[in-house]
Amino acid sequence: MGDSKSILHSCLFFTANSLARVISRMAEEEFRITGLSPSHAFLLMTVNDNPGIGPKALSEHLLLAPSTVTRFADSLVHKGLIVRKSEGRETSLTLTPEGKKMQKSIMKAWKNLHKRYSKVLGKNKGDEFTQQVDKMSLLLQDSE
Amino acid sequence: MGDSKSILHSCLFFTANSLARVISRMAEEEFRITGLSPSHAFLLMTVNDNPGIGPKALSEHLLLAPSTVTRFADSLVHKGLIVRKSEGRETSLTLTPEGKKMQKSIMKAWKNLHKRYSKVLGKNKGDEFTQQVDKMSLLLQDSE
DNA sequence: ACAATGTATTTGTGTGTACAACTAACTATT
DNA sequence: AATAGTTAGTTGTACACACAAATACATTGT
Repeated sequence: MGDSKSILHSCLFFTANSLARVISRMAEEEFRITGLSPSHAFLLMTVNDNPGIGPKALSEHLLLAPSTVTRFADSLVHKGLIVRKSEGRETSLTLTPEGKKMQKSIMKAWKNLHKRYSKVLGKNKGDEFTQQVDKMSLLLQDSE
Repeated sequence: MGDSKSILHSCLFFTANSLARVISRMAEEEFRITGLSPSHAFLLMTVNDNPGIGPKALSEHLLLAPSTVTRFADSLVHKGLIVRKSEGRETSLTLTPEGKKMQKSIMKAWKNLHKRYSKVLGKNKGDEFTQQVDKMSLLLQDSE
């Protein structure tokens, strides 16, 4: 048996994806109380903070592909949480009252998630690490 | 307009997934020369280092769900790169000569990927960061 | 020897996300 | 004003996973 196990762990593609999977599992669990996936909840939150925002701006905030935003928005419209209205070539998204009501549980889920991984990593360590990850991620993105 | 933009960046779910997406895009590009996705290539590499390994062990090495390993193996068998043989309830995977021939280009793609993100993050910084990510990922996993 | 329980693997199905191609609308240039 | 180029948004399609259920084999206690 070789030592490929340890070699994998020195590859950022591998470790970053492992991390994303494990934190995604946690997040999905914590966000279950909202009835949404974490990513959908983040979109909803962003629309709440920026009423009338369009897909392009959303895709920049969320660092997602525009088509992904369209799909997420579809599903939130379908659930009656946001409204889409088009003027010219632009689309704007706003929350329905239903959507607004969900903000509280989204915030709660978010706090629970933060608490949960802080308990494992330590609050400061976890926050510093998150900042690091953010920095590296942006560096890599700008290099594309 | 609120400041949800900055708030998102303090959430590990968000930053870790952004990181994973950006490094995955890079990895897919670099691994294009192999004709495989990075994950499939890693599976192939792991089978190369551990001939006769089964899905369960593979899923532990690769930190993937067993069903995912089955699917990946399906596709590699279909491409003629590995062979599956079952004895009792256990399955063992080994490389075909074709599969062995690919190791070189996999290694090359891997090195190119490493070079590429090292150029952006700095070699030492990048390696240290990768190690950090690995550590945190394992901590979170063990906490489940 | 057999029932109960456990383990390895696969299959059915669903979700998140992306790319490339498309449509529709705006802008600038002649 | 017509044409070309650019931008916003959506749709078709595909891939990487995962969970839960099903299958098939193995082990243990009686």
